[in-house]
Amino acid sequence: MSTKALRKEEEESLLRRADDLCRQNNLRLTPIRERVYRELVQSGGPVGAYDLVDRLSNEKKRLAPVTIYRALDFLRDAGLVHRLATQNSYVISHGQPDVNAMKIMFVDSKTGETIEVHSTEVAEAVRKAAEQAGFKSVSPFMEVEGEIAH
Amino acid sequence: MSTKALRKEEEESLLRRADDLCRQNNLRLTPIRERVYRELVQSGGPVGAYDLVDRLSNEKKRLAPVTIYRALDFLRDAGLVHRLATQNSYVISHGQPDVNAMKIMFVDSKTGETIEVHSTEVAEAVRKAAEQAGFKSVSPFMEVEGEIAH
DNA sequence: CCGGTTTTAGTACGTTATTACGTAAGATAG
DNA sequence: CTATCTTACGTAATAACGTACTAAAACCGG
Repeated sequence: MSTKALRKEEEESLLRRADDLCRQNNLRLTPIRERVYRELVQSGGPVGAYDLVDRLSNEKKRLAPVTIYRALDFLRDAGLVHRLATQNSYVISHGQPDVNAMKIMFVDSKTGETIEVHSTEVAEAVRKAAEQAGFKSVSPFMEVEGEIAH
Repeated sequence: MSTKALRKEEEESLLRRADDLCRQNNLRLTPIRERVYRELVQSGGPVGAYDLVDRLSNEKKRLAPVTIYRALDFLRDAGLVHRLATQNSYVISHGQPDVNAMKIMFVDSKTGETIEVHSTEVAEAVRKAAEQAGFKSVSPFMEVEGEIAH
């Protein structure tokens, strides 16, 4: 089976999962929202909001930035997409919602490539550090810059 | 001793430390750079670049954003200041440079307050997770959003 | 003092994100 | 069905954040 086919299957799987998630939570995955999500899935990595504007626009219709930002806000609230603050870009959230794990997004400082890893060990260590510092209810998501080992 | 006096002492201590660090590394803590650093110290928390522009400007002279950004770049390179990507703001770096520790900046999602914690345990757990994912030379700095336990 | 480097300065510009306001489409109660 | 309420989308303008480029002044080693 070709890589392309694999990605196509994975793509559809992600879209079905997103659809199910929205249905279960009474959220509406409208055409624009789905197109934004699909574009992020297909890109295979982080994409900037204005880049999404370009990709989802055509000669007939040019989308406004705010349209994209609204879709991104929705997808983020639904937990389908993460914002990479260090990159000013957006990327799909892989992985099933494991409440106890920290979702670490490793970001290659040079290429911008990302790899998402879930770790309960990191979650536990961070929770402990937070407790010492008087912090609570820590976000289950963090970004770490580094370099892909090629 | 009053809180104010304590902070004043701490302030001077941080400035001396910054001064020493620059002297030792042949870096020049010029007036603008020192004013930016001092402002960050006095604020006691993260401050945006344009906020710094306002605070360090007066009727006679209005600084350009680029002036502040240059000073911030210098201070960041020197390790005296961190950029909080999630907040688009800048905050002084506490603590001594322990190579093995992860510098975690806990950011209160509501107030923007920050607490810096160094943890070798988190560093180790992250390093392990990175290794699994094929990552290396991970940044010793990360941001975690949460809430201060009051 | 000279010549190279670093620092400051200023304008303009590019990129990212939000606000404000109006309209349309969908759900819901009467 | 229709009046109403909510949610989503369209449009325009603007705010907020950051950089490129150019030029002049300050610093420093020889």
